[in-house]
Amino acid sequence: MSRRQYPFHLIEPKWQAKWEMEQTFRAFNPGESVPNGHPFGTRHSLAGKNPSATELPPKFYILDMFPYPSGAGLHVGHPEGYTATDILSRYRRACGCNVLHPMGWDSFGLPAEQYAVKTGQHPRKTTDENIANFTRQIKSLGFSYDWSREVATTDPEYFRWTQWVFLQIYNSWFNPETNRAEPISTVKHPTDCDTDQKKRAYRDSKRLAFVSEAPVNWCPELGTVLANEEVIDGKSEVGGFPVIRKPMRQWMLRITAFAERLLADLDTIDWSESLKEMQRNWIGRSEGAGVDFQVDGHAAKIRVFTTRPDTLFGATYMVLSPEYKLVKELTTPGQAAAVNKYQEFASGRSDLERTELAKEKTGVFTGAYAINPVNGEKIPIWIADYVLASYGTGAIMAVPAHDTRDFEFAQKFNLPIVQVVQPPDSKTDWQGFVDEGTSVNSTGPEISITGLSTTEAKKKITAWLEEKGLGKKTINFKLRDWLFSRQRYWGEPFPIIWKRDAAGNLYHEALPESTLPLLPPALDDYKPTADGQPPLARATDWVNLPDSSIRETNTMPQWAGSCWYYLRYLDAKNAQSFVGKEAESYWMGTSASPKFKAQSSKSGDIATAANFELETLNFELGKATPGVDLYVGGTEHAVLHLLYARFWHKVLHDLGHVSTPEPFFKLVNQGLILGEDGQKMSKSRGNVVNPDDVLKEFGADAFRLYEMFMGPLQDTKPWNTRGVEGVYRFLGRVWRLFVDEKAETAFEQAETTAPAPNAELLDILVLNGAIADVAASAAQLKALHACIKKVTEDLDGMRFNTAISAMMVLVNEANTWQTRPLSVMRPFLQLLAPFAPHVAEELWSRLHSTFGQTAPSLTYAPWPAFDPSLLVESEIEIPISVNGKLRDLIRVATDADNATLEAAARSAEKVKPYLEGRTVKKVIVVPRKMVNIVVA
RNA sequence: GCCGGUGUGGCGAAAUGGCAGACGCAUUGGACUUAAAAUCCAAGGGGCCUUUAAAAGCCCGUGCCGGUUCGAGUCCGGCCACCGGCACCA
Repeated sequence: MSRRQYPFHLIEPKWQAKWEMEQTFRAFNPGESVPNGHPFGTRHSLAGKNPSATELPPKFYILDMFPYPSGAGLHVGHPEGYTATDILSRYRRACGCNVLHPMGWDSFGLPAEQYAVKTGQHPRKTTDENIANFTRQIKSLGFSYDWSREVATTDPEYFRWTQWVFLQIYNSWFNPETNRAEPISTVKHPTDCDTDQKKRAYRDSKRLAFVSEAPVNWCPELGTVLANEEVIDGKSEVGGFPVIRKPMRQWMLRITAFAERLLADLDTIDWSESLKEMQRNWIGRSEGAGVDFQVDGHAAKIRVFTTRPDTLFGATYMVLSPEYKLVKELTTPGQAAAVNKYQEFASGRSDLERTELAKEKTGVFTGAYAINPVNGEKIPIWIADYVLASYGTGAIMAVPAHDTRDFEFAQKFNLPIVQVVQPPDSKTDWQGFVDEGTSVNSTGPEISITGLSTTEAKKKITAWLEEKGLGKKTINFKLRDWLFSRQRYWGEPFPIIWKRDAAGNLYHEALPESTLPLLPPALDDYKPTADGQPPLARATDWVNLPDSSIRETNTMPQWAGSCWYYLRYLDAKNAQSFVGKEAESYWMGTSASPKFKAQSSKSGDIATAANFELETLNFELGKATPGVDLYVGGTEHAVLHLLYARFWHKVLHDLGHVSTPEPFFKLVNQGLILGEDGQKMSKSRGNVVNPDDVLKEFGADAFRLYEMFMGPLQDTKPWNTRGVEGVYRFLGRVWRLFVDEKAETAFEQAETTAPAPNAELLDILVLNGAIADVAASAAQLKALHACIKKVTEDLDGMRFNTAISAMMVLVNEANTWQTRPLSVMRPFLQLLAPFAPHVAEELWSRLHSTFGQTAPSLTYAPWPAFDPSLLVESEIEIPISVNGKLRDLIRVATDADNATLEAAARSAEKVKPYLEGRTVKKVIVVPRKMVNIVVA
């Protein structure tokens, strides 16, 4: 494809400059002044005013997941979601919403720091350069972001508030009685907390941000600990380096306290089922019973968690995790050496080894025995690393007959296997049968559940355990507390200092809010110290304070900044607060503006633009959209970012800082874009498509259009350059519908001789003579209104690909028209505008100047309405089938009744032969659709 | 192993239970051109029958098997394949 279809290289920069100068896409907060001449003010009669929340039109908050500005720049996957949200933003503006559509940078992160370690260049410099490049690329695509709200997580004015939010969490606890986060000051100390030190220790143990000395995922290669979520198959998610378990003092956030709410509230939000499932699995709620086992000859009891209390009679041994507290105490002298050795072996094993060697069970007998509470039998106590210290109580009762893992273990170590569940199908082997069935061999001196179904048995035995004080119904979660500290330089420092009390014990204290932001110190060397201290520990001047207290040297993980950025956008410049109350309640709240309510109560029979607008908004209002109305991003954040952000939001909600319990009302995952070879794009495969190259050859409008035309947004689909050419040709056809061919030739000649690209040359172009301010024919109106209907409905349903095909249909038809009425071509440009805004703006302005008008703002021009009456056909073609097989097509009046249709069908030329000599058993007539004749 | 999703032309894909394949790509033919590019027009799931050729006609066809229905790509049951997630969570 050598010839340029239309001068996008002049048009696109021209309109991008215009939008930037005019601040076309600026969203106005309640109370903000709407400048005279701003098209938003003109559209909504708010020019020169300071509208309150109730005077502003209804809000629509449409958000992209902000990117990490990597050195590699954008790939074609980024703009897929961005294009979809941009189209919807422009559509919503046209519909009359106050649209908030911001962009920013998740700019803390490892690559800049690793580069700093290698070269000594400050990560801020790398980060700023990458942000500049990303900004250039994103702006070249013509997205309608309100850049006045841009944020970067690395900006001290931003992370000042990240630190502030951390302090909110730090200064809170979870009150189980109210099921909410509350200020730490409301904690009631137990009576034995009689000293200040004890009170402080108690308070600190309750905080939502707390310090824990637990084994953590340590990655030697990265020199940092990682959250469970960041470890994949025993390797670091970033870089794929081995991860080992190591006990360290770390900051944790008590996300587990919110597990139940994080799970339950999934039902209140409009996310894909698969995404919700991923979160549900991650939270991993399971119901069962905690059961106490007495240890033979000891005072100690061991509590286990089981989801199958009905199999208690089949518990033939018990397993503790190697790290279990009582192991040492219980182990008999004869087994001490073996147990010790095993504990060492297990602690040295990385998660990777644990996973890879999972098939082969290992373990050691402690020499101790427990008493099975249901039948008083002595069962051996083992330790094995297939039992995890961090789940449940770190101890299990083993029921080898009905648990796959226990079965394997029992077989390997020759432990007894006793059947206690009978499978419903008698042919099924009971050994290793883990599903529900009927209890057998389950009768003890005090309790029997033999003969009961699994469900009944569970109920009965749990009740018995509770009554005897031997156990109780328990709910467990897979979700662990969030390991929140990292040994890195390029992250938010904790606003925390450490002091010693009179007894010499270390304790932590928050810095006052007024001292924020706490900036990281300058360093020459960004590596962790040799003894494993974080890089910040190198800055001794910074670490050691005059009063001999010392600073926390860990930094926050990258997720911290992305946990609340969508709130900062609401009021990005606020220096007093992380977000202003009024801005928060307007953009995140659910209350519709009274102005809107007044409007929507008006009635109207004729479908006008204004009426249509109200209908769409009514529809939206009916769905109540608390929080972000639409959030679009990749699936890779299904359990990390999206779970953490929900957690922070709930804390902020409990503390009264935000209006809604959930941050993101509707969420859509865009699908992956594969390379042209159908493989995942990657540098090593050499199949990466760079948007810059595509833009240079085809322009931003074609690029945007192609990304949407490829297929449904949510689907994974391969890139195809030929496909770009196809939509590019479509834009060329649109161009030629509007532009005079001779003038275009002249323009092209002028262009080839021009020394540099010159947008003024566009003035050579004149409008195509076929465009005239004349009445449109019925067929033309019908074509237009069918297109309006389809595009509008498809935009509401986010079916961008079919909306584009509808516009192609219209353009193909318009190509055959001798005259192209203004009243058809003008609304068409409005339909095209969200998809291909640059070319639409250019043609829109030409259309108006040619017909002697000042062009109103295309961005804020009311979305065209379709008139259903124009779509009504007087005659339609309907299929006639005999015995379900299509035999003929007949033309009938649209409103033909059943009798007429049946008669017409029976006498249809190609139907008759099938009816001859047969009896008609039945005739199904669906008016306006089809007729089916059933014959014997 | 568990959970979720997807299977439709050569390719990307469309189809409130009612004409399968809209729209686009690639392909083929034609117009324009000295020629090419670009553009415009047209053809197009597979098979059979007949024919100089075409049209018309008939049969088959939405991963596989079965069911519901006058009618199934669409709904139900059972399989298969691929993609994504989780995975010793008791």
